[in-house]
Amino acid sequence: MSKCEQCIVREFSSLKALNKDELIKMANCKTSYTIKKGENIFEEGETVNGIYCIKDGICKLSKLSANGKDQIVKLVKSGELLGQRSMISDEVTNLSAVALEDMEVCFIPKKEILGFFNENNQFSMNVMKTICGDLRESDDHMVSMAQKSVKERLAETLLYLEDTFGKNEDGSLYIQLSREELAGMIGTATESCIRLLSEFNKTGLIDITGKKITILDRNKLKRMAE
Amino acid sequence: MSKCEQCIVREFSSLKALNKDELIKMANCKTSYTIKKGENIFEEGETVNGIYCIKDGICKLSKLSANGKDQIVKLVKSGELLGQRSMISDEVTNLSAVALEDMEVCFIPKKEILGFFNENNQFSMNVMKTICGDLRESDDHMVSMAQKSVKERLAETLLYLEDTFGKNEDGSLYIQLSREELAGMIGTATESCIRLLSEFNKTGLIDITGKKITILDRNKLKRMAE
DNA sequence: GTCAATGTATGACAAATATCATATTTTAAA
DNA sequence: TTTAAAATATGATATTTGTCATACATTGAC
Repeated sequence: MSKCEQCIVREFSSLKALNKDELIKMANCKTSYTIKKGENIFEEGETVNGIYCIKDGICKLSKLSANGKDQIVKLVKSGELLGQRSMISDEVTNLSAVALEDMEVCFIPKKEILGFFNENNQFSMNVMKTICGDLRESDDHMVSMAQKSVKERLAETLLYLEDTFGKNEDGSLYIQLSREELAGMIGTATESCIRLLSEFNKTGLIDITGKKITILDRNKLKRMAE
Repeated sequence: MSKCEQCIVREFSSLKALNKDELIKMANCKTSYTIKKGENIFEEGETVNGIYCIKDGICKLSKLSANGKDQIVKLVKSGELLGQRSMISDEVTNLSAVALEDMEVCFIPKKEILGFFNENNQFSMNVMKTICGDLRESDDHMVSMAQKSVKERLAETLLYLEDTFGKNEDGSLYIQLSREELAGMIGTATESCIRLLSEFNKTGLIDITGKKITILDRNKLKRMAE
């Protein structure tokens, strides 16, 4: 069993407030998993009795809408925690979490986390701040959905993907989403998404080579996203 | 100075976890305000150094989008708290709060609230749960914006208004929003909103008499909202 | 390697929604 | 009360976006 002390999740998440003793406690009760690309971590409607620490990989949080389309609400990457909201609310999850690449995650049972809440105020505050940050993002995201055109949202999303997940050595976006997934992020039909990507490609904003997307004109994209 | 002990906000919000001593402390440091319809409680970009308790009235939380339209993110009513997110995040607010009716609010300084966080775990947990609930609502709202048509969202919103703010004796919606505000809630142009209201009126889903809107066929509206 | 399945791409068209113009009604100020 | 301003309503039209059809490309199982 590996220690939690040097874990990337500890370094970047609310867990950085935990002391040595607490980390040892956590290491003793955690369960480690490997999750293959495409597999679920949890599904909409499930009860999540703890928190997942993402050691490696990226996953999507999505919600199936009434018309059968999967809306991607958020992408989560290594160093972050998953499932906090449902665990704290004592509700079933409102979102499904699906791996976009092979992942390494650890599960910490609810009981343990609630113990930390009681003993360690800094940890509580960190979790609170994270959730407040999520809430702000979600509200801003909602306004984008309501007020921006599909083209603006696509421009915004491409920039977000580069800023958040970085580039390969050849300059292309590190994260590779299918067109359907990208459409699911911006909330549009797959065909509309493909059409706009083609347009961006033709007007020199981006380059599309096979599955790889490269942002060529950041400034113009930024202006387009407003 | 009135005591906080019998206040409606204490009854319905996270504050119910506070004990007598804490309530007395709070009563001693609070500031009470009257806010007239149309006035701001705070504006997007301001620093909020505390929490507002809404004793009476309803306000809208909105965000000005790049195209100049005001998107209403949430309505908040008496018994609820306001400004928690920004206070906890230590960030300026991302939303403006404007009174939809005359309001009575109390302001509790941040220092006091942080003290309660340290001393009273149940209070911390309550605040956390509230924010988690807000996050869930916001995510769900975002998916509606992204996936539903304007008609579906209008149906959904009318039902929400009746469920949340109730009816007058004549059966009409208690809360009266202008067409522009209603359009701002569902994220559409004012004219589109007006047109759909007319359509709902003609097809017998609702009745419009002057400013008053009455829901006539809940079930059909529910089916329409999916 | 072959082939089916899936993903990507594009055209044609339909539907939804925004925009602009203008009329009518309501509200509030003088 | 009168009058200007604002809100509501509706038509005409343009634009955006979705849907359906189809073609082509890529992938993975056998």
